[in-house]
Amino acid sequence: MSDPSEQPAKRPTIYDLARIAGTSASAVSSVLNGTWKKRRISEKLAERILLIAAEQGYAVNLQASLLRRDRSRIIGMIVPKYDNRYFGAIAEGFEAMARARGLFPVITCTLRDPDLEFEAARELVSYQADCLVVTGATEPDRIASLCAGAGVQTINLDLPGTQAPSVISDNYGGAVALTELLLDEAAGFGPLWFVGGRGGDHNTAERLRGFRAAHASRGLAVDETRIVTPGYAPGRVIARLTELPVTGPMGVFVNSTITLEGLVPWLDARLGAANWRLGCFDWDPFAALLPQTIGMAQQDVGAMIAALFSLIDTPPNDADAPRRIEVPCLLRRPA
Amino acid sequence: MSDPSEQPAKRPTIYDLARIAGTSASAVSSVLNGTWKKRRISEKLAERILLIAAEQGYAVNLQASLLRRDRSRIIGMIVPKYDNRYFGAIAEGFEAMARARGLFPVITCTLRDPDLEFEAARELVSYQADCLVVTGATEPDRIASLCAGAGVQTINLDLPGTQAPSVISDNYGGAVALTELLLDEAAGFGPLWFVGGRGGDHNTAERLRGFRAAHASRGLAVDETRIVTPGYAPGRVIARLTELPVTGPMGVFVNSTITLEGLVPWLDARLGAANWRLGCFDWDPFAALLPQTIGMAQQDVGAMIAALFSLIDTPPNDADAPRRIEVPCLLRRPA
DNA sequence: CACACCTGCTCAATCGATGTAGCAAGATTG
DNA sequence: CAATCTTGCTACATCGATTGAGCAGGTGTG
Repeated sequence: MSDPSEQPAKRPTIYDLARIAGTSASAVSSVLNGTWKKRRISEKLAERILLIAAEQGYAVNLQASLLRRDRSRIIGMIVPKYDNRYFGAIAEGFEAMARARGLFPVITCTLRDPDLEFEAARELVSYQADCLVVTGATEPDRIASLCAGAGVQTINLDLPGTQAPSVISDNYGGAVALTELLLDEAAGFGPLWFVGGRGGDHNTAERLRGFRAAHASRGLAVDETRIVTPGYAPGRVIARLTELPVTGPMGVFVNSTITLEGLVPWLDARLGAANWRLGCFDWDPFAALLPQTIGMAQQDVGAMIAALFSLIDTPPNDADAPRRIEVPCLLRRPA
Repeated sequence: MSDPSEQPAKRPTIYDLARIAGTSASAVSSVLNGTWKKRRISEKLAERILLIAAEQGYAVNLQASLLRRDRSRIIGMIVPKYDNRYFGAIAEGFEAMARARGLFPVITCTLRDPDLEFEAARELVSYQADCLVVTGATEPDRIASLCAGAGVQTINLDLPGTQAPSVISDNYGGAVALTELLLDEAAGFGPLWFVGGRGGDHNTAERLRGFRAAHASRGLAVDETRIVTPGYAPGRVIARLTELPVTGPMGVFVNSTITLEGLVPWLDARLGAANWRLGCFDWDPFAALLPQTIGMAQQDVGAMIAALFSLIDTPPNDADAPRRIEVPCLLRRPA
């Protein structure tokens, strides 16, 4: 396919193209990056260079190109996990929107490990990312400080921080709506449970506040022994539930699909399929199809990504306190 | 926090650190990249430099560093979607394993768009990736040619290609096992349907071959009118099914969770929850919990990623035909 | 015909990190 | 005491693309 004497397994550079075209590297560079009109290269030469570049399978060396440029147009994102619909949709939406703006998205998955989060952020700074989106991080402010020192804009997504602007769901409002739905439709299943999440976690705190408010507005008491928030991992949740006197029918506000995944078989085994109902914060298409599902609070990923990029386009004035944008959730009910 | 006169919103470079430490950039570079013992830098100076680097919040400029190095240690992956468990697990496993080997994983999502696949591959070549993993691509060979010209190793994952080694599931074996399970457990639901996938797609063809073989080994005929493969998208599948005389109970081999997502509500509405059963190629935790689910063929992502990295570690001899590794699937049944 | 001006290019410095070659000062050897 | 070795560093070319400065040669103006 390619003549080995011309291409010794090495990618061609603008110097190679210049030699073949009998012109200078500057001309080649400006033709390939589209600035050739500004630089008064003739159309004839431009066409010839483009032809040769295509023939040689030239691809720009971004390392060299970005080294020279002032802005990299790289936009980084760290994300805890890929394996649920919420973060999957965030990653996909982010990539699509970044590309649409001519940016280079680079996403890294940090497995909810605070040290990996920090290392990944440092790596993205080393890539010269212009901007870093910190999604669902346990210590967003630690990363924000790192980035501030390197002059990299940061935005928190999903979980807020204090040092950088944040785009999060209206966890309170979503929880109120979901709780009200459960109070309506699972009325016969006894006082509601609230299961999953970390107590110290902003989102869990807000959802719990909504859970309580929905009860309060109906003059109902919340049974504090039914609030079980030892983390999101199903194993820990079930361990705690197993210690409690769980019998009879249950109506459950589940705080994430991750928790739900382990909870469903446990509840089915413990109570039988007919004796429990659930509402879940976060949406999953198959979880929505379970016969016990009454509703799901779907975070509006499209709107969150849109808000995120509006912050990127017009960074908030430094004089302002870090801004926080709350995006309403969508309440989804089975068809 | 930082003195603006010392750090004018610009990241410090090794030259800045050298000036502060009263030493040379070479010394700083070798201390920071760990080659300082080889270069006989004193421990005292090394410590001083490390301290200053930490104080200044120094982060190496990977663009500059990689430009100078021969190998980038960047390993790219393109993936069609993030929003299902299979590709989510692939992306996560790939990242974790790459990091464990000191490589820099860069993953890009191409939304099943052939042109975006190609553009993304070109972009990863421009990042000077040493190796590119092409996952579930519609035109893997087009990308393989691109990479061959640039001297970048490629490996196909999930869907095979002819120009580069491939790691795929044993779709045939998985389909045989899943079909046998369905024949056992959905015997009363009439001749099986095979629903979803593209006819020309390697994986669909192999799964269909397994579906037929399982029937043949029991002396059963396959009803060809019940093979519905207009693509994976639920909309197209349902449109086709709606044209067919679907009544009575159904036992369905569903060719992906993507198809299944739309199929479940349609079948429930059309037949009632009690009158159908499914087996699905690919696993999803919530789909596994549906009362109609008899079994799921889970692709063994861990083993696939392991095979992938074994190919990366010892690239197959060019003299050989491109190698193909088939990884057995796991048959999962409801608890 | 002298001058400015335009067209179409090339030259060379630059981005930041790397690594080879080499230098100065001190320690060791014959 | 000269020769050699060792220690601990520095100088500088380099990777490939970008871009401001500048240079021929042609065209137009007074």
